[in-house]
Amino acid sequence: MQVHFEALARCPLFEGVPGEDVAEALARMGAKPARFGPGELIFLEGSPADRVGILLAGAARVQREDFLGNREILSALAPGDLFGEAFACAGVKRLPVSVEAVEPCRVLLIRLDGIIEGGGNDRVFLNLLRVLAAKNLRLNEKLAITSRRTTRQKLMAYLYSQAKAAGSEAFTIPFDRQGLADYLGVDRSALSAEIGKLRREGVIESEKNRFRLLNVEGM
Amino acid sequence: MQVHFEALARCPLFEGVPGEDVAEALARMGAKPARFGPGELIFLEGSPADRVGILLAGAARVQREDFLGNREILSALAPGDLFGEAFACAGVKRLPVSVEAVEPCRVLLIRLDGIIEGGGNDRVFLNLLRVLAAKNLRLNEKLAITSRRTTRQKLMAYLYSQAKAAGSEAFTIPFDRQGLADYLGVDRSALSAEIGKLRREGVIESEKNRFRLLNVEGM
DNA sequence: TCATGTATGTTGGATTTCCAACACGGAGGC
DNA sequence: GCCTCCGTGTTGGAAATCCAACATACATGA
Repeated sequence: MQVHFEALARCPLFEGVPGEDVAEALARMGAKPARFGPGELIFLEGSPADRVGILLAGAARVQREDFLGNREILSALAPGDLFGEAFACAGVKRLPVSVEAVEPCRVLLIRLDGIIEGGGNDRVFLNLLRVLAAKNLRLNEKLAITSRRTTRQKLMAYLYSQAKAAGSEAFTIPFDRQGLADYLGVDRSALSAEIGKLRREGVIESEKNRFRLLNVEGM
Repeated sequence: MQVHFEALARCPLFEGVPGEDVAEALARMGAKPARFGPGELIFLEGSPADRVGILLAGAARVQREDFLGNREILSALAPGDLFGEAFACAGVKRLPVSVEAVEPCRVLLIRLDGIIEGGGNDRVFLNLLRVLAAKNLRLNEKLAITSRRTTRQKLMAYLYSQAKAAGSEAFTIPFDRQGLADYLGVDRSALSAEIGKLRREGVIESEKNRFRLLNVEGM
C-alpha cells in the first residue's frame, strides 16, 4: 500500500483528500491490500457484493457469463480504477459479474460498510456519491445518442452535445474514427461516409478530430 | 406536506424510514414544499444544480434544448419520483435540463447539503446512494442490450438477461410489443417478425408476454 | 528510398431495417 | 349479434446499414 500513490491519486474516491491523509483513511475503512496473478478472480460472480475494489497496479477486466455460459467482457480496468461500487451501493445480494486479473495485479479491497461507517472521512463518502452520479450522467448521455435510429442522427446528436459541452460550434472530439464508431454503435466506414456527406452538404466542416457546425439545418 | 404520504412512501429516498420519522427528517433537511401550474418550470436549465426534487402530486417532465433550440423530452415524472439527484450529486455547476410541470404539481425541494449534513438520518443518505447505484445498473444493462447491432441480437440479449434474472428459462416480460420495441430501440413490426422467426426456428416459445428459451443455439 | 503500418475515405453488393398498410382476433360496449 | 378499438402478426418496397475490399495519405524506421 505504500507505493501506489499515483494510482490512489488517480482514483476519484480520494479526490480532494490530502495525500498524507489517504493512508489513514484507508486504515480506518479497513482497506485490505491483495495481489492476484493473471487469470485469478478478484471478484467471483455470485459472491456477496459487499466490497468495492481499487486497482493499484496491473490490468484486469470485468466480465460475466450470459445464459448460455459464454463469457462477455464488459470493461477493462486500469490502475486507479474503482470497481464493484455500483453493485455494492445498489445492495444487490450476489455479484452478477466477475473481475479477472489479466496481468499481475495489486488491488485494495474495501468493505462498503467501512466507507459508510468507519471511514470518518466525509470526503470519501461524497466522492463515492459523485462517482456514481457522474457515471449516471455519462450513461444517460450515451443512451440519448445511441438510441437514435440512423447513423446520421447519432452522429449529429453526438456533435451537438459536444458543441453544447464546448460552448462553441467548433470543437475537438476525443475519438478517432473507429473509436467514434464504437461509441455510436455504427460501422466505421458508414460513419466516414456520413461525415463526408455532411461535409459536402455544408452542414459541418471537419478535419481529423476537429469539427465545426455550420448550417443548423440538416437534422 | 401533510397529505402526500403515499407519494413519499413510494419515493425510494425514504425506503425503510418509519412513516412517523419522515416529517421530522424532511424538516431537518430543510425540505421546502412548492406548487407549480402547468407550463411552469420547477427547474430551469442553466440554474445551479444544488437541489433535488420529489414530485408529490401531478405530472411533470424532464426536458432540454439541443444545440438548435429544439426541445427534447427526456423522461416523464409521476408522484413519488425523485429528480435532479444525479446532477446535484455529480456536482455539475448548472443544470443541463429543465423540469416543467404538465399538470398542477406539488413538489418538495431539498438542498443536497441538507441531505448530506443536516439530515441526521443516515438511512436517507444511504438510500440516495442506492438510488444512484441502481439507476446505474439499469442503464448499464440497457446499454449492453441496445448496443447489439441486429434486432435478433438485441432481442436475444434481452431474453437471456430476463431468463437469468428470473433464474428460469421461462418468464414473463413487463412490456407489450410496442414497449419492448421502444426499449430495444427497434421497429415494432420487425420485432414481431423476429419473434415469429425465432419461434418457427424452435429457439423460443412465446405467447403474449410469456417466453421460454428452448434451444441454446441460435445466437 | 523503400517498406511497413496505421488512420481515413470510398465504393458496391448483400443484408437488414424501417415504414406503411393491411389482416386477424379478442375485449368490451351498444 | 354487431361494432369499434387495440394489440399483434404479416407483407412488400424503399431506405439504410453492414461488410469486405481497396485507395489514399501520412508517419516511422530500416
